[in-house]
Amino acid sequence: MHTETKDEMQEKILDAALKRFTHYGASKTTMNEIADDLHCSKASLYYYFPDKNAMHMAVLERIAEAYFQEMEKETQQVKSASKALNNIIEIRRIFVSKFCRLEIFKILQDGNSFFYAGMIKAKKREIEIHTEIIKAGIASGEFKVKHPAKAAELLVQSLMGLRFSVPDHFRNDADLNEEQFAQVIEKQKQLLEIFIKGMKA
Amino acid sequence: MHTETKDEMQEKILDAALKRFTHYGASKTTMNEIADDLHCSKASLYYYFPDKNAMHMAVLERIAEAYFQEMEKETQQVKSASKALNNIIEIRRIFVSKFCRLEIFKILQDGNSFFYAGMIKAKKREIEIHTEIIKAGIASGEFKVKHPAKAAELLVQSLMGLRFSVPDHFRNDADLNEEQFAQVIEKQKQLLEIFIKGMKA
DNA sequence: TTTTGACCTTGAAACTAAAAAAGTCAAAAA
DNA sequence: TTTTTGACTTTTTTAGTTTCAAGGTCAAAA
Repeated sequence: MHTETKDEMQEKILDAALKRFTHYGASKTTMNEIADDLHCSKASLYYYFPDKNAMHMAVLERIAEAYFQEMEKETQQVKSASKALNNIIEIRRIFVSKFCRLEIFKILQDGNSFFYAGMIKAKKREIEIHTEIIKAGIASGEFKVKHPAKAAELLVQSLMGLRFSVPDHFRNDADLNEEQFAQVIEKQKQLLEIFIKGMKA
Repeated sequence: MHTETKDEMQEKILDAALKRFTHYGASKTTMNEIADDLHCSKASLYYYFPDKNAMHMAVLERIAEAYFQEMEKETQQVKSASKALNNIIEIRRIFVSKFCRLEIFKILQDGNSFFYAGMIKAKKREIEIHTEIIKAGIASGEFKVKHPAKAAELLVQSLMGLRFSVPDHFRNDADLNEEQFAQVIEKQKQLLEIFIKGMKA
């Protein structure tokens, strides 16, 4: 490894880890495999990250950051709030289809409180983004909503819930195939449409 | 057992089974326990039901029938479609809080196709009931919807999905505590409100 | 300061034995 | 003839154990 800074090496490790994760799933990837990919020893990995979990979290935070940044770009200069909300669904669709293979929920081993806290935070941020858009919609006269934050929370939760209720499996931990995923997206768009009508009234 | 007909005895078995299920959960109930409650032998149970699974299904079908009948009563003589949809949420709330302890989803052992088919059927029936109410709402001029069946499907799936997306656990198989359950119901009512507004537009 | 081989520790499969529950049946009872 | 049952076999679950790969540590080397 001929990197200049500690940070650079951490980034390289995260790159290698993410590559493995998206190909084979995070739970099937070992520290040795990542080390081998980088032509370094496993012990080196532990010089940059305290443990496997911290590395997993770093990978997750990185992709989450890209996700939210793309979303927040959408909240800047909103021409139409309706359009912005639709775009958000599309952003989420692309994000999920890109990273679904890393089996994010298999990492959540028994009450990992860091992961849990991170998910809560992500949820909040997603709702905040929706709140901003709805507020913009109110400002432009597009929507008539009393409590934008409440409406945003409800919208996000309703859209998210469809991921579990639309597919006909009753083992809700299983992940979705292409067709099921497409159906969920379609239903999300339909719900958003009627939800928007509801916010206009 | 001094019952007159085979049917009566089957009913008694179903009564005893349901009692056990709601107290201790279906997965924790053995055929011997049910037999003991009835002061009969386990072999007798097998005279009336081919196997444990068939008995489970019979119990499920019975409570499902009561559930749907109460719902269908709501579709008769609808004064206000909005009110009817709200009442349905209340019916479901009471039903779930009454039967949540029987741990219905632990029965679904690996690909039980009968259970699966039953759930699909129940889902359809629930959507049909909502379709009827929405159609009534259209007839009375309360709603303006092009495809009542599609709207009903979307509404039911959206409401159902909240059960998974509102609680902050990410192990979505766990069942809900009192507070989480109350939050889900509250969110369902909020969503219904805005969904109704959307159908009026 | 960074890297590493050698080493230790842990946790999750893979097996196993024992226990419990499911399911069967010929004979008895009604 | 229909229903019930005790005694039985088979299947599933559970608890305990072994084993091994993967996680994690450290003193020495680069």
